[in-house]
Amino acid sequence: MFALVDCNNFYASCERLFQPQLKRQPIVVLSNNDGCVIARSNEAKKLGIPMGAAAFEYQALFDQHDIKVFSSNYALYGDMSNRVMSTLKEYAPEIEVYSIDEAFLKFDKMLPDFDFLSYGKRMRKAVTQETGIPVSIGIAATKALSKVANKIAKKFPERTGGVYLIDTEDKRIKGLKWTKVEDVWGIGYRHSKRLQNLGVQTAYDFTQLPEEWVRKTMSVVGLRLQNELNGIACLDLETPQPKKNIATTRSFDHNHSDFQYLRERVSTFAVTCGEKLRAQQSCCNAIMVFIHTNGHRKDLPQYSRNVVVPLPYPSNSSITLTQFASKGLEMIFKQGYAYKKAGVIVMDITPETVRQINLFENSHIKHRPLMETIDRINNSLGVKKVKLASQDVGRTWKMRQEKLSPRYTTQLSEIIKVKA
DNA sequence: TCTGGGGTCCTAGGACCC
DNA sequence: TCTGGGGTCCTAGGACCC
Repeated sequence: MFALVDCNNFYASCERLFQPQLKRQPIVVLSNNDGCVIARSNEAKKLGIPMGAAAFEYQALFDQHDIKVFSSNYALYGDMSNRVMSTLKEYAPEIEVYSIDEAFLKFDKMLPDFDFLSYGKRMRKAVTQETGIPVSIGIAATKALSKVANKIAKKFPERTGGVYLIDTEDKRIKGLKWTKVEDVWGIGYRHSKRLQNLGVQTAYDFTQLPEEWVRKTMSVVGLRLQNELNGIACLDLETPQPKKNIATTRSFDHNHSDFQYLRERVSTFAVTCGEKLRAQQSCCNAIMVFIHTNGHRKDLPQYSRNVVVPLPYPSNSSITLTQFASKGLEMIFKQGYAYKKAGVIVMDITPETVRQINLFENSHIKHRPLMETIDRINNSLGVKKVKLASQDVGRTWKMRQEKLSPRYTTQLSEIIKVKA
């Protein structure tokens, strides 16, 4: 059996933890740059605020209903996520952390009369007690069905107590008939439109489609999903693998046309990619740089380009990455455009240990100890104290974050104060 | 004025090999 | 009239997830 544990309105719940007076208040959390809504409490959902809503378009509604608005506080969410996950680990032999707010648990070789429902309720209570984060739990024979069960648990908290178990054929069919096809895990916008046009409305309808058709139009991925919904497990827990691509990309707080500004940003993104590569003991063999203008501004000339720069040797040195990223930027930068976003993606990632030595050019041998030292300093101080000259040394955090809450759980100076 | 960021997998077709 | 057979690797595009 698999269980899917999903935190309810995770970011909003994290913000609420330290401001309990907001318990029944509508809350939204904004993306980077305070751009759009990426999390909503149930109250905010009821007020009709859609996922991804542009903050400035909904400002009036925020004011009108006294909706509490937060900038995203990833230090807080990341730490709370770790706490939830470590509580779950005490309750399941095997766990896959699927995202910041979700985990699959696997229960193998359980006795036939094992009471999954009570066990799920115990887990839920433990998470609430130890972290204060409300979760929903779905339990079933496959991952896809545990997703279905999870949605039912979330939708009917009173009736289910936040935990729903699919353990009979009858419940499976009922659950599938209740699930709209566009809400099925693995069926996205494109496929759901296509399926709806064929009269497929529910997950159940989807399971009734001929296998060959599903295989042909939705590939083996669709077929696997169909099997999963039919109760045949095709997906197992996944163990964390080193990343195959690592990206650092940002929108700017406003438009920028000058090369120097972009160069500084791209350097900084390359440095961050280097840190991430070193953290997973990898090197990359190619680096992609992209820039583009603001696609929403139809009144401005548009420009968008990317380039992949192959490296002569695998590297994770911030210095090397910055050099090649700057080269890439020079290749694609065009004067006269108002740029809104840039990014660096390192690709073709290989383990640090098995480096292919190039006959003519080799990595700078001294970079390695230098990077180790920089990482050590920066990690111990918790801030980026050591930078390259191509980065803006004065700049710390220029992203717009006007409603940022304190880092309650990860920064001593920001810890919550309790009055006696 | 303002519209996020970071990933994965699969397939078809082209280029290339012997 | 007739023009082999069997492979691999790479890439772009499409689809999906949170």
